[in-house]
Amino acid sequence: MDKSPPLSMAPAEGVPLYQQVANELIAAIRAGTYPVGSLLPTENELCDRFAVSRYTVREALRQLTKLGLVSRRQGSGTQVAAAAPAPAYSQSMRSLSELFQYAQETVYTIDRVDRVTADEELAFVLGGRPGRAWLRLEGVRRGRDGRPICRTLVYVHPDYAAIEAEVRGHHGPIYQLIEARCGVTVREVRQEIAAEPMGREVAERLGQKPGACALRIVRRYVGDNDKPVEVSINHHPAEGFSYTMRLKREELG
Amino acid sequence: MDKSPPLSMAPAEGVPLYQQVANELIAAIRAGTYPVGSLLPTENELCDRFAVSRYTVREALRQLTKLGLVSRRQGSGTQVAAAAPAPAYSQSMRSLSELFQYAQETVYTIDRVDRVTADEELAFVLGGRPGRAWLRLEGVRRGRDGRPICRTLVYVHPDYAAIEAEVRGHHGPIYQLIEARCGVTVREVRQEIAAEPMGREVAERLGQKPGACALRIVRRYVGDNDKPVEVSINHHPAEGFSYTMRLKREELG
DNA sequence: TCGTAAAATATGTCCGGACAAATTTTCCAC
DNA sequence: GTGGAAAATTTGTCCGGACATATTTTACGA
Repeated sequence: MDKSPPLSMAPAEGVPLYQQVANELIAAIRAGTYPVGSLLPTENELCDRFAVSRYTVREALRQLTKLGLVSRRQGSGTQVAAAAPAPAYSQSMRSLSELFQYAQETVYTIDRVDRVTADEELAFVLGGRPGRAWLRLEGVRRGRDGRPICRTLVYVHPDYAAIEAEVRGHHGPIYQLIEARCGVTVREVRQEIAAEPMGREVAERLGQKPGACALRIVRRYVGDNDKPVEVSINHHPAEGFSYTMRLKREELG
Repeated sequence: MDKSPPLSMAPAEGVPLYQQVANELIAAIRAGTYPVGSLLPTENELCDRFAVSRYTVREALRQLTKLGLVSRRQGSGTQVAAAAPAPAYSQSMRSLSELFQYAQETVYTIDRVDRVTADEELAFVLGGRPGRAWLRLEGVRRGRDGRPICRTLVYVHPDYAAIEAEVRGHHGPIYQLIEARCGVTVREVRQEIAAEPMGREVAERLGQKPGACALRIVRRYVGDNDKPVEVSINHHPAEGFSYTMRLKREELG
């Protein structure tokens, strides 16, 4: 039952002990010695096995926890959660405002605010139930030269429609107004990007011809338990607008 | 110079000491007591001030480090890196293959492999110098029904063009072949999404009419020191293809 | 055999100490 | 005044120990 040989200090000059212990444990997990779901040896067992202090073992296990390989429970033990380290590439942003990607100052004008009862089709798009009355905001965003760069339709979940009185005076993203006024936290945003020829109404708003190419971005803001909070449907003229993102590789450790 | 009063144990029953110390330090940073760029008191000073052990101070500072509020340097001290916690929303993926977003089995056919010398304009697009010969791969990806869903142009940096002999036999993403054969690590991917009417050649490959709407996705894979590794230019017909992403809110602590 | 309480086990918190390594400050010579 | 070496300082690693808390196992009684 000796699953890991005692640590040899020689081959890893300058590498902290805890990292060496961690490396050995990672290798053992990867090799299947400790399958996903099983328990690692206890801290005390690892102390004996590697001839190191409990502090060192705990630091090593902290590394493994950080990598998402194990989960630790007081009184229970250290369970293998995954056989390989956590996600490799990621994109982060400090605020969802960075989603909007307007390179310059823009002006947003709300053209219409009303309530719309969702039929089957719209309810499907919005992720709600048919028959409910969503708050709807229609507007256009313009660049400094006054050219329209985005036509938006924002739908606010019926439970949060009380923000209606404030939307015209609000200058930030709608989801933030909902968060502030209704005590909601947007847990996730799902964004869908596609190209499509413009319908007549959109074309008209953007000063384009019907059938011209548009980039359509649908954003669904959801709160706890995947409850829809807001859905915005945005159309950008193809010319002069593109959506960029950067994914960086996460370094291990 | 007493910037934080000694810790009072009473008001935070059940909260570990180190978390209480961390909370106080976070509050002080937020309040501007320690501006971004300045040094926090030393570990020993914090031990005296909070009347706790060095272990407890270090655990507290580990919390702050984890939040991205401070950076620590042996011999130097603990510097305030930010006044507010780290990025709030993120998207992660285990592999860049998840970027490709083909919902079903697809078949990729390479139609042409050649070398193209980049002129000023192409060099700008590719992020390299004019005059160099990039390896170019042109192909079409089809769904199970044989309908073309993506026309791709892949440009491989001249330094890695040696993969040419293997590309036709390779069934995964090109960047992975480059990584495996040339000892390169893709550090970041920059992706740019836009809508545009199809040119004649693209339309032909996708079985569409010139001028039909397409979603264009340009991906730039870069390695160390921002060196370009691969650039792929993909055109999808508007109909039936959309690009989705999910951003999740990161919980603090 | 089942349920409950007690005991044992395993991780979490916290203390004190020592030595190592990296950085900053001080001191001295030119 | 400047440069280099030595000393001091600050964080990083590692040890040992103790107590607390959460979970699991064992023992006992009905």
